[in-house]
Order: sequence, then structure tokens, then C-alpha cells
Amino acid sequence: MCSEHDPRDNGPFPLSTLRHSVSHLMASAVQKLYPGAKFGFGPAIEHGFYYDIELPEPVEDKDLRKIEKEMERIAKRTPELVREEVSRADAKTRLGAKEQTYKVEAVDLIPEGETITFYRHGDFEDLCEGPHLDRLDRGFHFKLLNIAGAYWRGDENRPMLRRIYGTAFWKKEELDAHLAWLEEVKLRDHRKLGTELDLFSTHAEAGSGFVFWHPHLGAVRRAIEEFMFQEQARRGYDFVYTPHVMREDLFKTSGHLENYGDMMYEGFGIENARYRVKPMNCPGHVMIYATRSHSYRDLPLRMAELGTVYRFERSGVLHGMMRVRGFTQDDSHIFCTPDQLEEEIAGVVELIDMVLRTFGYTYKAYLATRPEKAIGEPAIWERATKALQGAADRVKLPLELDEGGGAFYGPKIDFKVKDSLGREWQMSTVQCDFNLPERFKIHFTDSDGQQKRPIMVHRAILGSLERFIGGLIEHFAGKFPVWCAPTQVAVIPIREEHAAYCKQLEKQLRGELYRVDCMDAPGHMNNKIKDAQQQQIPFMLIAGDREAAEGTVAVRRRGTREQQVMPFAEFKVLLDRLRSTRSLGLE
RNA sequence: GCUGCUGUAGCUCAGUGGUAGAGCACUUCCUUGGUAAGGAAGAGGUCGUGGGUUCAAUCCCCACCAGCAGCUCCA
Repeated sequence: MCSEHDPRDNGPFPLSTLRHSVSHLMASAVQKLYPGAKFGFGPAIEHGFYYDIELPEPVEDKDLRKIEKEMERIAKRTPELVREEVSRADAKTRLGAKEQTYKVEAVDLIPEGETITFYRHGDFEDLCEGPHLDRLDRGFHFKLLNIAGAYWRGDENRPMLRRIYGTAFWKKEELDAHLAWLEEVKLRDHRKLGTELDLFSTHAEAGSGFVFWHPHLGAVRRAIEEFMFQEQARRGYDFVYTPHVMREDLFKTSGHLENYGDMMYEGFGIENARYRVKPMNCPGHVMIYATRSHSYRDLPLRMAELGTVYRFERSGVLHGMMRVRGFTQDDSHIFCTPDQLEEEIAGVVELIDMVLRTFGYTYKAYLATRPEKAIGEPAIWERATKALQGAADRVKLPLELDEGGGAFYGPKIDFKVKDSLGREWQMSTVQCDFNLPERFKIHFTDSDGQQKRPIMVHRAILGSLERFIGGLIEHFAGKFPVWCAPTQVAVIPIREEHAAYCKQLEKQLRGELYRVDCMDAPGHMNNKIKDAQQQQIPFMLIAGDREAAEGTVAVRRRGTREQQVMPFAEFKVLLDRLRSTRSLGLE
């Protein structure tokens, strides 16, 4: 955010004011170049600004340079930006006269009694509450970035306008740094790296939104799954497997059909019954719970599954591995008594903290409350929300509020991580559920002999493996830490005659389940070093006469040109340590 | 789904109303090289799919499929 502690917010006016004014400047240039343009909203946003405009003719990215030129001309010629208070009727008349239909509508959105203002520079005037710069020649730097469609007032039933994005800074170096950051984001794009590093693919022939994990990314996933298995096993989780296809009635009972039906695929018949592909794993886990009676002594029961679910997503939202139609959740449902609820949630929060730190993420937690479309009594919701808050207090986890952001069956705490590029992603979630136990009428026998309802805690740490690992690719820029890197060690013989020694090293490492690539195909060493470096392999072991004779290896780390000759046994100690501690670095 | 743009070799991309090219990768041969690209030759494409216009379509038009930038929605 440019608002909190951004050192670039260093001009005579706040950065957001600057950007808002540059947005106006852009609008005036568009008006000049495209007479008849109708303007919507044009605010400052996190990294810049945009303006939504209905244009009489199509605009393309290449037209942006032309608009920028006009902006510079206008800023020079008519720099004064004048504020004017107007009456509601006056505002409507003036905007109406210019056929600014969206702006006329915008006037009606202004609450009664609020001051209505226009801002004007040269012959361009715009309804706007401000604030703005006093002058447009205050020596700032801007760039227009891209064009896209956007619905008027964000409503898909209203007309679609053209949205032009841009950004502005007070200093040239800051603009350049921001543009460089955008380039970096592009370079790290998991779809780009996915092709370059042979990680995954999607196929038109197979349908969009379905990910094919190649061997390299399969290795990453296995390492992460193993890590998650160990950490959960250590914390008393039990692992289950449930079917992907279940009878439709089950989803009626669970409430999914009614509340989540839009996200589910059409049913199909098997003999005389209707079936559905699961969009969530919870009903399956309830099936297992309900197969026998439970004593309060059995609880909490922590049932975990890497459950693959299928959800309908509209074609336009699909995005690499980040937004897909079939994905695997590291899901779990904890069946517990009301007394245990807070402690169980606290345990989950601890696990989330541990896991996210392992990947080098920092995070924020949000308490998401009752949405409009929800099942269950308000009193129950309140109780669940209190438990979440209580658990967070217990482990001193600060919570921000996400009003109405809960699941249809209960409130939750969502975790948003910040990646190495400073971007936020929604990841882990802990959700309280008093409703599914009720719907499926599951129970346990309490110490007083009474039959009572357990509470279900839904939780996912990574969320979806597709989204999590897609995000990891970008977070690490393809440079995975040793413990989860696709190939951990490349062994490179200097000449063909050293291949035998290299093969021997490879065999030893592979014996300890390291992922090793002995690059002993014919060809020059330099070329292999280039390949290994481009493949982002953490370690290269290069061996020639000296190394073979002495039982050493020349170790070269990813991203460096330095080499360090050491006994192979010593390298193994280093490698073992990096793997077992899941170290993020290579030292 | 909507708006705009795009689809040519495994990858990145040129190109033309008369059925196609580059670099990298790949294969083979030569090269025995101490830390980021050794040399040569070769193979590889129904120019996303289906229609239409035309004497002729990879190129123009339409539809569909897929992708990209967003909007809306979400793990």
C-alpha cells in the first residue's frame, strides 16, 4: 500500500492525491483525443490509478503513448487545477449538457447534504470530491500501463467501459523502480517459469482449468506433502481417503446443493441414482465420523485428507495454477466438544504459523463473519465467532475484521501471506462449523452420558496445492530451497572419463533419496554449468582428475560463480543439514 | 460469463492472398574441454479447429476452442 509508511510518499502532496490528479489529467487528454468520451470513475489505487471511460472508438495499448504525450502538453499549457463548489441541480445540468451520463448518475450517489465539487483545468472539468494537486506542473513522473474492460459500477449487468491503468510518482527513480518491479513480477510469473523449468502444463485438449504436474513440480509437491504429513502426524491427525463422486442426496443434506450449487458441476446418473463430483471434502469426512458412536474420550478427532475437489469457475477467471477447476486441498476436519474448541483452533493457528514460516512468508489474519447467504441461527454464529476470537487471543494472534466474509456454514479466520514481492495472497483458513453436525445429526456421548453434538473445525493450511505451489514458484522465483527443489544436486564431470566418479556420487546421493542429475551426456562442461544454473538447481558438484583422486567435489551454489572444493562427505553433511532443517538458504 | 487483444516448429518469435522462416532446444558426427552457450550436418509445421469469400487462404470474414490484460466471482 502506498498509504502506510511508503517512503515514496514524499512529495508536496500525498502520493494518492498525485495519482488521483494524474488520473484527471489523463481523462482530459482522452477527451481531447477522443471527443465524445464519457467518463465513469477514476480513482487512485494501490500502485497507481485508473479511469473508466466509454470511448467512441477502440483504443489499443499503442495509443497510450499518444495519450501520454497529450497529457504532458495539457499539464504544461493549463497547469492550474481549480476547485469549484456547485449545487446538485447545477452539477446535473452541466454534466447533462455534455452528455456525461455516467457522471450524472454519479451525482445521485453523493449523499444528500454533502458538498458537491467540480475540478477544472483548461477546458476539462470533472465531477470529483478531490482533493487534488493545486497545479499539474509540479514535476512528477507518470506512465500509462494497460487497458482492460470494466463494468460500470462493477455490475456485470451494466455497460462495460474501457479502463486505462497508469501510475505516477514524485521522483523519476521511483517510477523506474516501480516499472522494474513490474518487470520482475512478469519474469517470476509461475506460468512463464512453469514452461521454462518444465514444471506444469494445461491443455486445450484436456479442458481448461486442469493442471498437469510434470516430474519437476511433482517432486516439489511430494516434498511438501511429506512435510505436511509429518507435521500433522506429529500433532495427532489421522489420514483418510474419500470418494470423488458421491450421491446427490448427500449434498442436499450437507446444504451444498442449496448454498454452493452454482459452483458444482451437473449431476449424472449411475443406475437409479443421481451423483455429483464433490466441491468440498466435509460431507465425506462426516460419513466416516458417523460410522460408529463416539465417546467424549475419542475427541478431538482430527481427520485429514489431501482431497481433490472440482468447482465450476467461469472461463474468464482461470489463471495458470492459481485459479483452476480441479484442485487438491490439504483439508482437515476436527470433530471436538465445545470445551475443546478454543484449544483446537489455537493448535491449528500454531501449525499454520509454523508452516508459513518454513516457506519464508509473513502473514496477517482476518476474522471473517456471517455472510448474507448463510445457514444456522445467529446465536450459533456468535458463539463460533467468539471461539475464534478467544483462540486468537490465547496465542496472541492479532485479527483484522472481514465483515460478512465467512463461509455459508460458519465464521472463519483467514490468513493472508505476503510474498517476496510484497504481494498478498489468501492462503490458510480455520473455520468453525456448528451446522454440518446438526444437518447430519452426528453426536458423541459426553461424560454425563448425554448424547451431544460435536463441533467441526474445517481447516486448510496450504489451501489448494495448486494455488499454494503456483504462489511458491513466484515467491522463490523458481529457486526452491534444497528440501523441496525439483533437482537438488547436479553432478558434472569435467571430461567424459570422470563420468564414472560422478555416477558414483549420484548413486550415493540417490541412495539417500536426494534428487540428483548426473549430467554425463557428451558435451562440454561449460554448457552443462549453464544448463544447471538456468534450471535453478541449488548445488552443482563438478569433478575432474583432482576430485576423483581425492574423493572431493568442487561445489558451486546456485546464483554464484564461486566454487568451494571439499570432501564429498563434508558436502553430504551440509546437504543433510539443509534438508532436515528445511533451510531457505544454501549455507 | 463480459470487454479488448492474441493463437505460425518443443520454447521464444519473424513473415506473406500464390501451401513458410530465425534463434534456442532436439538427433547425428566432429570436438577431451577446469566453472554460463565449441563446430558442422540433419530432422521437425494440415500456420488453434470448423465453416465462408476467392481461380487460389496461414493471411480476409464468421463461429467455436484455447490463452493474455482486466471486470465480476473465488481455494
